[in-house]
Amino acid sequence: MPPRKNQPSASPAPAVSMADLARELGVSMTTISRALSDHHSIGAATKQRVLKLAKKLNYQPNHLAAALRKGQSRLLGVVVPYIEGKFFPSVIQGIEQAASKAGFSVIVCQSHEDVQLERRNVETLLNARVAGVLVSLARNTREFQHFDKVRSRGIPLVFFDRIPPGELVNSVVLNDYQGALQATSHLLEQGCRRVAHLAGPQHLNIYQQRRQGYLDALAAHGLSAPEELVIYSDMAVEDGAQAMRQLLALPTPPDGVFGAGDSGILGALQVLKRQGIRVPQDVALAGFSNEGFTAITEPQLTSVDQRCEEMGAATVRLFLELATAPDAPFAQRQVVLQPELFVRASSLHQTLERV
Amino acid sequence: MPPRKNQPSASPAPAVSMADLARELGVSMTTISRALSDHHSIGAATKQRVLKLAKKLNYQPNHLAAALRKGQSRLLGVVVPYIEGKFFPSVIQGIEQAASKAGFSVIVCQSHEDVQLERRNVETLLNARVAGVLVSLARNTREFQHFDKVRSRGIPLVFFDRIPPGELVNSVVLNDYQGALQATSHLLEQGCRRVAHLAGPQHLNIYQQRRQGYLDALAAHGLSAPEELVIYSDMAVEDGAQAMRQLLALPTPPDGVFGAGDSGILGALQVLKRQGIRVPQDVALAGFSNEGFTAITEPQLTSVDQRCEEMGAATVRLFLELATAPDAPFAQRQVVLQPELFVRASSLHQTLERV
DNA sequence: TTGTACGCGTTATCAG
DNA sequence: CTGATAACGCGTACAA
Repeated sequence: MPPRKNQPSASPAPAVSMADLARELGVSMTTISRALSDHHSIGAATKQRVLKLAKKLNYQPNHLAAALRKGQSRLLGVVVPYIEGKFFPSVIQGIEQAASKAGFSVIVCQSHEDVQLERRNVETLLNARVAGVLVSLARNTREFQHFDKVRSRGIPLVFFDRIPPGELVNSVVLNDYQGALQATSHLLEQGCRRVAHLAGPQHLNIYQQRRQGYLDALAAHGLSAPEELVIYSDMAVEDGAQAMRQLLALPTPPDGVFGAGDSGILGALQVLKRQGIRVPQDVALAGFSNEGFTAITEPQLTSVDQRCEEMGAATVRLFLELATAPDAPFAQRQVVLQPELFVRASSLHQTLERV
Repeated sequence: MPPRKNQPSASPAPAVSMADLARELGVSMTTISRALSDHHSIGAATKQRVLKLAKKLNYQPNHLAAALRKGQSRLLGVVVPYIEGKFFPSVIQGIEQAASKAGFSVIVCQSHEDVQLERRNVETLLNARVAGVLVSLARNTREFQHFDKVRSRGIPLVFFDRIPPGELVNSVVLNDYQGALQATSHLLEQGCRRVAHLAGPQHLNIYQQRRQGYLDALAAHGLSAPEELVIYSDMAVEDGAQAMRQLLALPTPPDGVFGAGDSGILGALQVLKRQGIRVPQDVALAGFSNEGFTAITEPQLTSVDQRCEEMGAATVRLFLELATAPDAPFAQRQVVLQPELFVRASSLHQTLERV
């Protein structure tokens, strides 16, 4: 018995192509193509015949070939810093939904907060001839040449949430300023008189905006923010804890804290509870992002919701506009979403005081 | 008025192709191709010349064309029920990392727990000529014909976590039984004598396994589980709360609870605290999934970690094996990952009693 | 309304 | 070792 190395037992199973349909029906491929793409120059009868056979043979278009021909695919490239936590998965969720509704699939790449990787991701997407590139910048991205290639190939480029500062780009962002303004105002209206701020890295525009919203809310209430009440960090849990300790060591500690991120506020909360300081009676808290855990802590945390799904949907909508608009490269559009403040126990002075 | 450098529509900026390199160097495209793909039949000198020019002109290969020619792309299709929460993002994270290391990009599709959508997703991926399909089933998927097309095209198909029951498929799963066994044994070793179980829907194999692990752990300690100590639900937070109330109403309430999911255990914890019952002194708790919030609750929750990233990595590894193995369609491989118990305060009797 | 022929960028086969 | 040539599947001027 001869040893069989290449056994053909599993038929390589051919995908049925337009040529197959053409041969079967005795017409040209052009006719097939027109019937399938609903072209106007086609007889109604012929069209029906083609469509019928296509269904019968379960014809599936080869997107690759079409993409090669037309120079681009029905793929949307997305670059995000990471996909853990709540924010980016939710945004991607929104992107995915809107994209698939418009007939696009989505490729997701992570930059892991690394410009190098971000650069490579963009290359990868261009090589895949994506129809559009949707980006949220890595934390340490300071120069943006790698995106010029995208634009110069005429591929729609939309930034969301983390956008290049001061650049004229297509972008979808949350009104971080407004969110911070709301949150801080809320704290003041609850009776806080010394509100501190846990600020994030100021080279990221979102953290700039949040800080400014905080400052302006104070100003609107006739208050100014002493230097020592604004503490800068990367907003991790431990950063927030550290910041809170620092604030408590002040001659006059704050009676309210607005954090530019929920993790930082969580750290602050832990420190406060550990030291027996009551929340919200002694110190009220409000954060940013409306992370899942804000509804789990005790007390639950007031936070600004970022409308994640909507941001994703808006990003895709903007892409679609650019993809169809003839002057796409010239019009740089900005979309600004309004945040929503979720008020929970950590900032409700009166209510909790009654308990 | 600044000079405008970026005028994409004016200069649609063609990507440089192999033909360009060939023309420039006065050699044939074949030579270019060989130089770039590190073929053996190529002069070292020629190769260097080609590579140098490629760098200089910033040549980027057109994956689409290569894919068309070879019949498949360097894309990996992933179908998951959803991408919210912790589990699937983490698994995708693992997939992404392993995939990109092997030179593959990832397309993520969501089935939204709907077979119809799952079917369409699979079609989409096949149309994109992906190199492999990685699937975690929708909750209500009971028949699996749509996956036959994948196999019959000779495309590697790997299921992870949610796999078809009783089918012979390539799969990567967690040893849920082992995890439940560990968690329950741990509670018993901490001194619990009446351990209850919050069980999940029993038509899902993972919840069956977890229940069985619980039962066997009891048996191994010479205990049997009274009917009333096992409560079935969908394991949402409120389900867990309801179940806990039910358990507390028993003539002899439990002194430990193992939940088949962290959300359920969270609900239980909230009820216990509200009723002034101490955790872990009066009732010890252990959950499953090691969700992010387990480190945030007070006390922190003991939980079984599902090795999410590793599951993703293992899934890709299995795909790579199948992609290279000649007998791929015939060998159906199963990979079983060992879970890891993260012990936290909610189950540490002695330690906390000292405090 | 339909068919012919070519090109998208790459790889595989065969000749030299 | 190198080169010419033919596919891969589809879209689209151009001709009929």
